Amino acid sequence: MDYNDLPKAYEAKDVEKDIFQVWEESGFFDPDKLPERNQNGEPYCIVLPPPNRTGTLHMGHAKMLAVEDLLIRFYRMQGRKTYWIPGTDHAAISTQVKVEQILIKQGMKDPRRELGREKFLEEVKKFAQQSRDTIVSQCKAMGASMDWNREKYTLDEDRNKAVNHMFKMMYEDGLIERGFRVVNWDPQFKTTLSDDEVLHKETQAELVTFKYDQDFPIAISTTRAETKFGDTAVAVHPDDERYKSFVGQTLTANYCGKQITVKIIADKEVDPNFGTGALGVTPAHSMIDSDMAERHSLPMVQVIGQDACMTVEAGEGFAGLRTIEARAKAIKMLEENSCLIKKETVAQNLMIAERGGETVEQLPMRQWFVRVNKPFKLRQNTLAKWKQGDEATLKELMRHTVQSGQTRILPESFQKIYFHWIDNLRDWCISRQIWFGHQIPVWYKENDVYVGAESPGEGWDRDPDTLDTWFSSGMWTFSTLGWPDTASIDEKGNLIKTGELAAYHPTNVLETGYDILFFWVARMILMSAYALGEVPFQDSYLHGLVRDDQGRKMSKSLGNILDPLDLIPKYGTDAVRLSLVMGSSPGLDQKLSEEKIKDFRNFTNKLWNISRFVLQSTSQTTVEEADRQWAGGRTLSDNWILSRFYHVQNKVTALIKDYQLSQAGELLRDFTWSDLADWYLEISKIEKNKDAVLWHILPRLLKLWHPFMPFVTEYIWKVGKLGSEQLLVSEWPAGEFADQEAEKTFEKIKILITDLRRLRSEQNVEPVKFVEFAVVADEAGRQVIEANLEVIKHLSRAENITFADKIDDGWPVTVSGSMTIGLNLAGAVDVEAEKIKLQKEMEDLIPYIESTEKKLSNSEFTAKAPEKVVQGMQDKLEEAKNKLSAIQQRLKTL
RNA sequence: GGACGUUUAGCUCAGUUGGUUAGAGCGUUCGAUUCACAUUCGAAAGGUCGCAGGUUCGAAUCCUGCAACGUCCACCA
Repeated sequence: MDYNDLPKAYEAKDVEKDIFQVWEESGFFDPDKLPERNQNGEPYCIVLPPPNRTGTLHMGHAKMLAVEDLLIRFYRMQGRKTYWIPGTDHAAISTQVKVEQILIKQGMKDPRRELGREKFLEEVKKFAQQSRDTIVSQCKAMGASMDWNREKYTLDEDRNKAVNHMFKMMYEDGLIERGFRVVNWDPQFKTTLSDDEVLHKETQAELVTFKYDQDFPIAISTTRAETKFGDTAVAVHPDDERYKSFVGQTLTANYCGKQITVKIIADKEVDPNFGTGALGVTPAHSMIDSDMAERHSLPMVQVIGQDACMTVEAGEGFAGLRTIEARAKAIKMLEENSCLIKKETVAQNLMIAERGGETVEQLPMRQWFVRVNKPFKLRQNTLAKWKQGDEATLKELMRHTVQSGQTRILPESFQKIYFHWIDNLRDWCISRQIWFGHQIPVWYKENDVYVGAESPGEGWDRDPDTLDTWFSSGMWTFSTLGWPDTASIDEKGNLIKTGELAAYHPTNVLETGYDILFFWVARMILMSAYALGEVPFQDSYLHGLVRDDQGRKMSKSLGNILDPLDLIPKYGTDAVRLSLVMGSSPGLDQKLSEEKIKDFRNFTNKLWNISRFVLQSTSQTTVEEADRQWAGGRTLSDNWILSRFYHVQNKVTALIKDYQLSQAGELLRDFTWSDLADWYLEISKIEKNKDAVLWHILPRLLKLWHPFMPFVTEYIWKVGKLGSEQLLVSEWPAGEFADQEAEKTFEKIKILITDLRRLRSEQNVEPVKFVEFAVVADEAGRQVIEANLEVIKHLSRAENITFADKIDDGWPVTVSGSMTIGLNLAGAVDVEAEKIKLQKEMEDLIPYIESTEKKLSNSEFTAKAPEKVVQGMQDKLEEAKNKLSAIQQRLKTL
């Protein structure tokens, strides 16, 4: 191929599809088809947080894919046996709600009733399939190197088997229990919700203070007068003198036409300073009250039904009213009966459903729960702390994994949030009254209950409910690795893993957004610790949310959504990926703008042109040949760039291992753009015989960039014929080459050239015809300058440079670089401007010198500070002093 | 109410056990440009590191208090 035919600009959209196809067809996304080097390597496994089948992927997903693909590609090149497990999530309620909304838009009134369970589910499945196809193609467009032939689905057969198995295990251990308890009820979608699916929205509410009837001795306050029909107690603080005499009594009252019986109880939870200090306890419609009722063995009276309307248990004339109507009516009646004492407006948090946004009611219902505080006998030795047969609770398991460091939550600040969540965790309601999901594997026949996937026989009816979507997601790290078939427990309680579970579990890292720490990360820890006795992943690395350029959440209503599918054809996948990885810190939200993506597009093009330059203007050589040559005849700049490169290479490797991806990328970019392109390539136009060094660096640089920008690097690798294998599976570069002397000396040359450029620019001496140097400090510096004279001329565009033996008082300009060089720039120079410039430099230098001298003369400082710091300061002080004297000398002559 | 996070140049953000004159990109201003790249190159300007104390030889970094913004949890009925 003639390299001169390569296009001037890298056009991502022309090449990405083909490159991805070659990758895919190579089979290297499949851990069992990797090259031998990887086959023999240590496994490295990430499970893809399965995207919900609710539509298309957004920027958050794109970020997740960019980060995980970066890690997978890095470790693949490091020789690990990489397995990135792809899959999607059925997302139970979200998907069902979405399909219902679509069907309603199409004209149906109540799709579920009109279609029936089977036909409705068909519609949902059809939608889920379409969504799945979109998701897969989007993942591929992002360059994600996972093997979709190994695709898993949270609702497929294998996962169903695992779910049923888990349910049965937990049921047998007494951890899953059916109970009649207060749950969160979404009247809109007619299903229960877990605590995490309920949001709180601040609203204005009317707080009324009243007595149940005129004869009742104690006044209470409420914002929900309609629930007071269900009161079975009035609670006061045990130390509250006002009510002490009532405690223990059982009183009756007529509340808005209904006879109620309330016991006066004392409970520490009651705040004596709020309102009247007495609290009407409604066990059926408040979790707090329900807990209190349990402590005091109070009866439960349900006055609100599943339709969010009053039941017959409410007062006469109330049954059938909506809660808001009933509330107004009750308050009016209290007013009429002179029972109302006070009305005030307070800020109150209303419970609303995460999906749908409707008000959530708390109702008592018969549901299935995972009990998190109940001790149970462990089936196996667990987490190096418990032995088979020991007792523990699920909460203890969840706490211990993180506390002991067996799984790390990164960044660490999220650990505190995790512990706090665990401390407040209640039993997890797992049954849902929706159709799309894993049906609960429980059968009923009159009062008998059977747990299992198959019907035990005639006359048994299966529970129609499904499981919370997070029940199946929680098992994702091991349900995808063949569990339960791949795990067993020996008689000593040791876990015996086989097959993929043995190879890949615990997985290495779970990478996801911090917004699902509780929903998912915590539940994975729970499930894995319970079922296997080990952690699901060594690290969980939480990334921040992607926001718009003003820091707002991306949303349809704001119209500020950036869609990866629009941006990829426009700027290239590599640019999109870079913009998501760079300039962001773990766990912190990140602002993204199209401008930023454009900047990274420019960088991909820069890398393209750097490579094109090397291919076109150096004699074609093989990498092996280059490696043989580059040891001979190197110049200062060669040693400098090689030393810099190896420094960057090793630093980047360490940073990626430490998840400091943004810093790794920035270091690489600075090296590539400034050191390599702006300095070294420019030098190569003057100093010849750079071929070997360039051919040494180029392939290694492409390797370092590959996890960040897989497409452009693979493409250059291919057109430059840089290796017989694909870059995808090439070996990550390693090695040492340090020449600190060269680095230091070259930095001085850089300063000198910068001085020349600045003079040209500021003094407008154009073109620079003649420059004289005098090395006043050391002869070595002079030799270096002489040796690099051509380079200095070229880069500073000074046409004629000669040496003087010493600085002449008559020179119009003197600049002191760090090599301590007098510089005489012939030509017209603005003396006044130069004076001002030098004055200012002096003003900066003098206080610095003074304070540094003071510091260095402080014996406490020199005794305690590291030697490296002291030495560095002394060197810099020396330099500054030399510079100062040069400036002073110069000012005298001006 | 409780907790967590953020606050560094006009903007977006680095700054890893406290240590050499606080960095980068974008933007701005000035200048260059047949020579890989205008998706380019060079130079300059721009910061009392949110505020107030404290610890230390030394603080953007550690401690205390305060403020602003943001997020999560709880739900006082």
